[in-house]
Amino acid sequence: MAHQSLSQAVTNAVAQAIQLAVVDGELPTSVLDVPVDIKRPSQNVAGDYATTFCLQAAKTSGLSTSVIFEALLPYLEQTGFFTSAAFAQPGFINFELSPAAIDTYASYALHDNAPTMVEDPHTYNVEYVSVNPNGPITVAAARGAVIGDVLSRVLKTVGHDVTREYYVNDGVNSEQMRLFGKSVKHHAWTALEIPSSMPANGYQGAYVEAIAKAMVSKYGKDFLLEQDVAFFQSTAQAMMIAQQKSELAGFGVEFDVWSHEQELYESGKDIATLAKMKESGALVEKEGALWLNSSAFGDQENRVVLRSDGRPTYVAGDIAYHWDKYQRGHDRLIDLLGPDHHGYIPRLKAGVAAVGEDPDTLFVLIFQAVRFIKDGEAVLMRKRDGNLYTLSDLTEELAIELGSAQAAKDVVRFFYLYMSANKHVDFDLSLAVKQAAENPCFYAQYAHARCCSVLTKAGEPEPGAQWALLSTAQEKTLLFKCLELPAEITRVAEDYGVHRLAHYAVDTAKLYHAFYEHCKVILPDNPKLSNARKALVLLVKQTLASVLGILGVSAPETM
RNA sequence: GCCCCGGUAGCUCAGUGGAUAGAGCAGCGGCCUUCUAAGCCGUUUGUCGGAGGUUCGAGUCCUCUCCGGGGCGCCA
Repeated sequence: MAHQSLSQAVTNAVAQAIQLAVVDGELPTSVLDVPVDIKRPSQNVAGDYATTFCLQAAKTSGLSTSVIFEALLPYLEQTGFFTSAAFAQPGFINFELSPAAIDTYASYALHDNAPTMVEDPHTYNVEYVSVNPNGPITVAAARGAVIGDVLSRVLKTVGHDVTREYYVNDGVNSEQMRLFGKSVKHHAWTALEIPSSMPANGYQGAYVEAIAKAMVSKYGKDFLLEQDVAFFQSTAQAMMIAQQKSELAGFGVEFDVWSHEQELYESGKDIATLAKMKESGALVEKEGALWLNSSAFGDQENRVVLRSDGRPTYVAGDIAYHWDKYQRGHDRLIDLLGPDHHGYIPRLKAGVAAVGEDPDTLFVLIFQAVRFIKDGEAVLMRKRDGNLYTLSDLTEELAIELGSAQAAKDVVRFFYLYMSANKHVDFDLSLAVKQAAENPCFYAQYAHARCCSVLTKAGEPEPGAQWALLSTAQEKTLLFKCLELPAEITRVAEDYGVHRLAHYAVDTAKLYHAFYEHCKVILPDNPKLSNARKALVLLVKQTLASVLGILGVSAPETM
C-alpha cells in the first residue's frame, strides 16, 4: 500500500487550512469551490512549494489576494506543515516545509515511491499496433507500439486492470490480403522458375520474396503447384504474424490477446452487430445499402455498413469487434491509431453508441506520422511498393553503431517516448544513428549508473536518515523532484501523455548530475550528513529505475 | 472545399490560465591526484508563425490568417 505523496499531503494541508478559515467565518464559503493547486515555485523564487489559491479565490470572492492571504495565514501555521508561508505579488503563497514533514514523506518515498491507487479502477482494453498481416513492423508502427506499451504499464501501475490487445486484420475476403496472397504466389512461381505475372499493384519488396522463398523450401514444388491463392494467402499471413510477433517481442512489446477479424465473421458477430444497430435505429437505408448515422457524431457523411450486395463492410466488423471488447467486460477502450485514421473516429464512436455503449468510454488516441527520409527527401512508406523502413532495419543499424542490441532498443524506445504523440517525426537513418549517440536516453541511464557506483563505494544508508540535513539547493531540488514521481505517473494515467515520463527521467538525471558535482556523499567527518545523502542517492536510484522501467528502457548499473 | 496535427533558442523538443518561457544537443571558455568527464560550472541565443479578442494575468483559451504534414472509398 502506497503512502500519501508529499504533493498530495501539501494540497491536503492547504485545503484543510482553507476549510477551517471558512468555518471560523474568516473566508466566504465560495472559496471552498476553488481548486487548490500546488506546484513547485519557479526557479528564482525561494520556497519549497507554491499555490495560486489567492489568485483563484480573489476571482470568486471579490476579495483582494492579500486579504485572503492574511485571513488564511494563521490556519496555515496551525497545520504544522510549514515553517513559513510568504505572500508574493500578484497573489502567490510560497511555502517552506517543516523538517518533520520532509522527513516523513521522504522516508515514505524511500520505502515505496509508487503512486496511490486510483479510487475507481477501470477495466481497460488497450489496442495498439494492429497492422495488417501483410508486412513487417515499420518505424511508423513502432511508434504506436511503444506508446501503447508504456501507456498500458502506467495504467496498471495506478491500479487499473489492463488487457493489451492486437487486432489482426485477417479477413479472408479482404481485397488487400487477397492481393498479398496473389503477390506471394507470383514470387513463389518466380522462385520456381515458372512463368507468372505480377498482379496489378501487387506487393513488391524483399520481404515478400523472402516469404515466397521460405514457402518454397518448406512445402516443395510439387505440393505448391496444387495450391490455390487462398493457401498462399493464409500461409503467408501466418508467417507475417509470427514475424511481427517476434519483432515486437524483441522490442519489448507484448500482448495479452490477439484477436482475429476472421473469427468475428465466422461466429456471425458482424451480422449480430448489424441487427443490434438496426434495432437501435442508428442505421438508415439508402440506395440499397445500410448506412450508419456517423454524421451525428461529427462525421462528414454517413458510412455504409452493409453493402447493397449484402456483404458487411470493414466498419461493421470493427464495430462488432469493439462491442465484443465491451462484452468481455472492459469499461474503457483505448485505440492507438496512426494519423491516417483520424477521420475514422466519428464512425467508431457512432458504432459504439449504436450498440448501446457510451461513446465517451472509447478513447481513440492518434499519434502523428513518422516520415521516412531517403536521400534528404521525404518518401511515403508503402508496403505494396516494398518501400519500407522497418523497426528491424533501425534497431540493427543502431546495434552495430552502438555495439549493443540492448542499447539500440533503449535508444529507439526513448527516442519515440521523448516527444509527445502529436508531434510529427522525420526518420532519417543516418540522422537517427547520429542522434542516437547524443540521445538523452544515455544521459538518464548514466545518472542511474552513477547512483549505483556511489552506493557501492559508500554503502547503503542506515535507517533513520535525517532528510532535513539536506540543505543545499541541489539537494532539495533533487529530493522534491523524486517525490513528484507518483503525481507524475498519476497524471499520465489521466491524460495518457506518456512522453512526460521520459522528460521526467532526463530532468531528474540533470538534477542528480548537478548534485553529484556539488555534494560529496562519502564524508568520514560528517556521518549524519553522509547518511542523509546516501539515502537521497538511493532514492534517486530507485526513482530512475522505476521510471525507466515503466518506459521499458534498461537501467544499467555500470556504463 | 471539409477535418485532424504541428509552428517556442542554431538543431531536436518540453511547457496543468500564473511569477523573469525551460531542457537535451550543437557553439564558446573553464573543471579529472579524492564517490564513473556518457559528467559539471560559466557563457551566448527567443517578434513563443502573424493579427485581433477574452482575462487581474495568454506560449497556453476564442476568432481570423500564413506556412508545413496528414486524412476525407459500398477499400481495409
